[in-house]
Amino acid sequence: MCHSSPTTMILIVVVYSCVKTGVAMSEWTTEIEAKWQKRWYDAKINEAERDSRPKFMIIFAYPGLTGYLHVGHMRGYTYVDAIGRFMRMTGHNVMFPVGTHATGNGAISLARRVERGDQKTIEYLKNNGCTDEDLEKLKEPLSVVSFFNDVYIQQYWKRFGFLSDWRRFTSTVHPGYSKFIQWQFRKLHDKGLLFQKPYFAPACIECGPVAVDASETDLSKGGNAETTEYTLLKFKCEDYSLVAATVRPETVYGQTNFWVNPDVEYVKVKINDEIWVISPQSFEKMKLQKDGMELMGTIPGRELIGKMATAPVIHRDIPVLPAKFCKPEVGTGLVTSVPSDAPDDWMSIHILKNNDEMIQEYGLDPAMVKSIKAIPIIDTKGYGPLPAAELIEKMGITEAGDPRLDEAKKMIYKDGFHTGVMNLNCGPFAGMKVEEAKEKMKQMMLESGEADLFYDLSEEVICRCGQPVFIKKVPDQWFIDYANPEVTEQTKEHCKGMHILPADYYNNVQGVLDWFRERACVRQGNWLGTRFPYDDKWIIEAISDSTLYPVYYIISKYYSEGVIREDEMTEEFFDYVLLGKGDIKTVSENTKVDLDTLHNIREDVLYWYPLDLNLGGKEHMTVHFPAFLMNHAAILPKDMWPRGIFVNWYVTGKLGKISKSKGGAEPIPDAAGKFGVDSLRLYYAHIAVPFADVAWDEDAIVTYEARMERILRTIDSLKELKGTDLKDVDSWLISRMNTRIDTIRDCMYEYDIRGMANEVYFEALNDMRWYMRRGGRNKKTAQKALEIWVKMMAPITPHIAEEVWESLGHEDFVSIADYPEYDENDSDFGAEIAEEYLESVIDDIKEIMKVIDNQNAKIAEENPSATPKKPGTIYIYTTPMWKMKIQAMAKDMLGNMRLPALLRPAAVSREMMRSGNENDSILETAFDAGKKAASRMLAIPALTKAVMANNELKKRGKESADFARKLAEEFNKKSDVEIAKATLELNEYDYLKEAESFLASELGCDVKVYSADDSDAPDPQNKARASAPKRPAIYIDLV
RNA sequence: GCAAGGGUAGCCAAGCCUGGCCAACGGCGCAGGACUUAGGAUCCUGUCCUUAGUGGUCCGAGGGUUCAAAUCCCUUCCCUUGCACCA
Repeated sequence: MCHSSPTTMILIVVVYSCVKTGVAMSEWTTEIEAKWQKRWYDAKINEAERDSRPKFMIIFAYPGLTGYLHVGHMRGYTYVDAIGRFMRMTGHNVMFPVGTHATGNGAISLARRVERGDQKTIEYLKNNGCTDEDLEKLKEPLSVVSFFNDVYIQQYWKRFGFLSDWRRFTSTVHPGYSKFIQWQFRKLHDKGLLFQKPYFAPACIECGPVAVDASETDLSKGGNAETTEYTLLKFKCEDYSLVAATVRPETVYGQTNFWVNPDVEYVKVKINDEIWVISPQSFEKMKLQKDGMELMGTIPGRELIGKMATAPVIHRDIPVLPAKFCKPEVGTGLVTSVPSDAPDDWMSIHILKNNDEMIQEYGLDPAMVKSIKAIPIIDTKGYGPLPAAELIEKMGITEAGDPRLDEAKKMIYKDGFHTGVMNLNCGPFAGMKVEEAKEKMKQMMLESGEADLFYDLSEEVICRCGQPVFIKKVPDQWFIDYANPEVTEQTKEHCKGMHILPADYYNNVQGVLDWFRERACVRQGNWLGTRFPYDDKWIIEAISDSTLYPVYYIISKYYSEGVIREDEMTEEFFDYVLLGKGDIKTVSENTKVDLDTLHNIREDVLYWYPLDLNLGGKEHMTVHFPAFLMNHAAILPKDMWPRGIFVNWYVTGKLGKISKSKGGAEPIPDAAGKFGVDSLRLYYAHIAVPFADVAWDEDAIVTYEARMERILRTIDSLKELKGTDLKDVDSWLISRMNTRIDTIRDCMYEYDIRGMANEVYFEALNDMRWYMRRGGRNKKTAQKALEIWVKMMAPITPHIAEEVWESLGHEDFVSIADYPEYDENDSDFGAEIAEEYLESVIDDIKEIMKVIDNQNAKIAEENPSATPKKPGTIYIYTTPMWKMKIQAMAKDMLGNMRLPALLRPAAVSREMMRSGNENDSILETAFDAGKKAASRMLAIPALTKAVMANNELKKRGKESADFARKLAEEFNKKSDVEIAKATLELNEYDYLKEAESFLASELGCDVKVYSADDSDAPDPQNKARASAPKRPAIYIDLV
């Protein structure tokens, strides 16, 4: 409890008398958390060693080490621990290892920020509990790694009571891990899955390669920039080429003129045997992408104006005209003009045509200028032949500098790209879709030498060091070939048999794998990680070194316990233990690893692998998971490919995603102390399905905390029961719990933690309370139910479960007890139906009472002095025998008629729709059969006939027939033979009679139960007539 | 742009795959009552409209399939998320 006043303290003393006295909830939980964690770890129940049990290996995708984690991260981790605990309790030998991903520049960047005393960073670290002493250490990247490794383990995972095997902990910068990664890359290389080709990547002039992404770990500005590919178009003009950059190469057929900014001093650059004219800014960038560029001199833009240049593809001479919208920092600072589809071009021509002064100033031929006419080239849906002109008019733009021109440009580009078709002016491309023509025309021009390519960032990007970031050519970049068709196919096929959650992702992963293509896998520069085995200058990139690693957890134990050293972890070593390659004696001689160890590791690998479940956040769906799957498929034998993937969504802040670097949520240890770990675990498990984001809301956690308290109080009350009588409600409770066990096991088979939590912490709690409310007082029943319940809780709220378990007199851990199992003998469907029946009777009575209240209110409105009528005695009349008889007949007739699902008309017609073949004869037959069967279901005449054949019932005439019809209708709506049977077996009169006093206390007035067959029963309003099976008639006598 | 997900009563959130015990689990909030000196504690009850336990309307909007639709199909509006050298 976060707000414990002195009085609440007193209450708690009373409430927790059986568990713990004298402390507030949060103090109490903190105390028991530490206590049980110590006991678990001392007893090593978390440690995983090979044995004869079936194994279960589960991990979460290890977190990147870039600082403190926040409460959101614990969501997925908690799922993993809870699933692991459940599996452990259902007879599995569970391995749940953890690690951290330190590859990358997160630690480096953090260390640098600490070193230079960055205020925001220091503040953030201190808010998370970092001391001044710690800060000193954090100036060195590897210390950052070890510092946070410790924080993650001690403050997060152990704090949450995870039964992780700590001996297996590894970090990606551990030497043993590096050895493993190098082995992995040698295997990829052997399989021909590594290759080199030039690559264009963002790089700082000073620091080398940097990552441009929104989190801006490498950057001080421009994290949202995107790489744009420009097609460079060369326009022959005298002895040089004017080079324009465009993102719309498909528009070359519409070129009418060329734009030059008169105020820019352009440069002449020699490249191969051509001379290009471009802006100086673009030259700086281009140098990084093209070899052998040489500055020859400069040329003022003004000087170019009025010349003629030969446009590519169309080979027409077009005039060079002045335009101020050509910015030297964008593209090449030179622009080709396509007024049909480019609003800027249209506007500038329009203005120039009407500005004689300007024409004169630049010495242009007025006739030539005025003769320029836009050439329609693309038919775009919703536009005429000249989209630019059309949109400008529609938007009412009249000036060259109008910012809406940009908006117009984007609109036309977007619409043109998706809906446009090249028209007859476009030579061989006429009739082709823009999407297609764009690529084809670009290729054509590249081949003919009329065009080239140039990459640029969409906005200014500045490195952390202050230098600009440009796109730089990396000539010998290594890639992993994830597009490899064979591996892709194998992986896709394997996924079909995997347990992938959510189901959407199960389907989508097929598409993701198709889409997954070559991926740059090494980088240079400031970076922690493993050296690339084939070339030391490269370091393996962060996604690529975290794909096969789960298998390394099996080995990491031997490494961290010093049984093997990194120099012994050779290619031969891994080949043997992971692939079974080679002869154990030879391997032992060569590696110096002793035979036993080699044998043990190999056996461990065979035992533990494949991985049963890999859980990760949704960001992994298109990044980590496909790589994880494909590396397994590429390197390991088929029987070691993973079995399951679980994708979880996020915990967001109220204003958006909680960010690791920006903070926004309270530190994990603080939350744990404030609410209690088990309350938090329950919160994660139950707040929503794992496949939806939830907003972090402390109020919500408080309610889960309150629920835990309520459960504890209920447990205390149950423990106090001393009775020996057995009532109906006793077998009801046991049966109920038994049903819950069944449901929970079904849930957990699908890793449905929320479903499980709902049963245990909500439904079962209601059962316990109902039991006591109904007068259940039996000590044995209570004890049995309690033991089941506490075991049920152990996966999600283990600390409290242990504490209660101990208070029940157990000396072992509930964490390794057997999870409750469904027991046929405990099942009492009749008892469950009976209690349901009782509840529905109460509901009906309350419904009537509500109506009475409403009526009283109405009367009071009209006549304030009237005395409101109050329920005096409630009369209940249970169904007469003859109706039961009809019910029995209906059950017999209809019970066996339940259609198999496939024959139901709706199912069949849906099948027909899906197959798209309405003539499918099999389906048609099924459809007919379904129809026929359905008509049989509505067997009203049949039932009526049967009823009338019975003399006794026939005597009642219409009354019997009416009831038969009603019943048949009812049955057709919701026929369940089991329920019908149980209903018939229930003696309603006896049952309600016994519950009379309970009903009276529930409803607050006298209750009298009669049978409708009892002719002596008082029935002033003749209600008894209306009674039916499971629906007794009710009369409330008002006083 | 590409790919995916979602819109459910005041709010949060189940259900949807496998149509029918769905006026729609549960929680919060709110209202009333009980217990109390008091309560932000706890326990009961209620919480779409109407109504002696019935009926009506309802699951973003509009169509359709079906004996039957929150659930299946189509159209449409709105929102969210991921997108590669970033972990």
